[in-house]
Amino acid sequence: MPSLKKAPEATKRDAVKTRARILDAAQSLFCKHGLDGSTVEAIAKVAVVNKRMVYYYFGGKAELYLAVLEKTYANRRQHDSVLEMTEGDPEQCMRRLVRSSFRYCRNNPDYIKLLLAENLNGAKHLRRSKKVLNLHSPLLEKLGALLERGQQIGLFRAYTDPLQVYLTIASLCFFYHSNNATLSTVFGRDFSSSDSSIEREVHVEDVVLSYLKTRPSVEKKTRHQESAGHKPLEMIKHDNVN
Amino acid sequence: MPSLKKAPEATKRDAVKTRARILDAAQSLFCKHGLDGSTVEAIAKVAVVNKRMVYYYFGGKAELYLAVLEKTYANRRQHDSVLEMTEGDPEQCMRRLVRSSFRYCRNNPDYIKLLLAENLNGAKHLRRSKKVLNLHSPLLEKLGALLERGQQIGLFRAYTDPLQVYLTIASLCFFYHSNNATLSTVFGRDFSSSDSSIEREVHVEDVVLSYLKTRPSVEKKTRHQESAGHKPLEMIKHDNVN
DNA sequence: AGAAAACTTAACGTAAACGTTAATTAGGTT
DNA sequence: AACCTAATTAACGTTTACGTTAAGTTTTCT
Repeated sequence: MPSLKKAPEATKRDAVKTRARILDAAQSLFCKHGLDGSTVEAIAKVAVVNKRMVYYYFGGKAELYLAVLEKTYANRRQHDSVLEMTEGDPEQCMRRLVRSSFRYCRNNPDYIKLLLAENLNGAKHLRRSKKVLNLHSPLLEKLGALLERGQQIGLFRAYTDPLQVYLTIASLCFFYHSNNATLSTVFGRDFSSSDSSIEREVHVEDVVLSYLKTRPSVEKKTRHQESAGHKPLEMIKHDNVN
Repeated sequence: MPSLKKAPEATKRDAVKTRARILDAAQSLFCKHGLDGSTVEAIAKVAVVNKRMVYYYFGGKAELYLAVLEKTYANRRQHDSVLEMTEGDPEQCMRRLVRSSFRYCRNNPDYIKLLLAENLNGAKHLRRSKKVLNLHSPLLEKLGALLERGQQIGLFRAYTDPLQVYLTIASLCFFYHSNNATLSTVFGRDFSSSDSSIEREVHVEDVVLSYLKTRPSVEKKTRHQESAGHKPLEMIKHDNVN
């Protein structure tokens, strides 16, 4: 047995594990308190590690944050890549996709939190990442193929833009979870309850499928042009001052 | 003229104006950099005011933040309350509502930012507000009445829950704007462009109306129960670790 | 005009957090 | 067994930001 390490039995020093502990602690705290809200000292404490280790392994707070971000995105992509969409009833495939997306948001609050934080700062950190750029999104391609399959059997409407459909699914799944706190506060009820979540999930599935299965009429297209095409956005601008 | 103040002509001291300047500066900075990211000193500087004034007028940073929050919510409510939905073609009313909501998000990035920030911290500050609780939302009631009107002329489907419809509209309008930064980064294109925005707006309108105008089949209802009712959420849980 | 109230300012105390310097320990290598 | 390097620690310097103290200046009211 040449390169087999002996059983570590409570090894005092382990670079990989230490690094991982820091990363996990950072994710947990960044998601709870944001980048500014989390201190390097607190992260170190949770990771049971000396503060200096953060700088040793990651260089600094910002780089650590980026590492957390990339890990989170990778997890999401991995989740998407597992989805089977190339065969079977297109409607069922689509429902599976929507459900999967909804539940991913439900089960991964960290993902939600990190995206919220990034959007608050204009994706300042995400933009520094080389790993995250996704010009040819595999998910978008799979979704496009699925839409095509559905169209060909006359189930889905024609002329759908996969990107728009993707955005719609993402909106419906993400928003409910990202804005759960304010929604619950304003409406004075608990949207995070299991019952509310299931009810919402059913509705979301319904909305997406209704859209895809609706054959757009010429009449409707005309209305669209009326409503959005002619009136410039500035005309109904409202500013935010008192 | 008993209680008519004389013309101030460049008054050196003006409590209301000073207070307002602080509030505006705070809103601007809080939205750009968040609560933690903004310093009282910076706010004072933008407001052209001594730092001490923040404490004099608002008591502290947290209270100032709450004041900004309440002002922003009030502005949104005021915007909603103006909408006419009680007469005219229900479809047109609904399209107007969706468009109005979409464009409000587009034109009020501060509103978006503050909501994002609140959701990041679990609505910690918003919950301290007495003004914001909205148990009997006037908008929800107006929306319910509109749905009813549409149903009665056979235009909209029956059994719609106004709350779910509201959430759907909010999702579709809010998400595109709240997540514009990360979406643009990941897909490598500019979703904030006027063209993208208009294209999205048309799609969103289309999605909402498709849902409302689709008559749910019995078959579909059965599928829903299959898909969401029986399988418990825990069964497809994914955790966020590597 | 004078006093009181409202408003404004400068300067300071204190605490917390980032990142660094430099010394120390453990593990594997020769 | 001595050694060398990777991993770890303690302690410190510096900056920054919150909030306060106490004193000054307008405005307003009598």
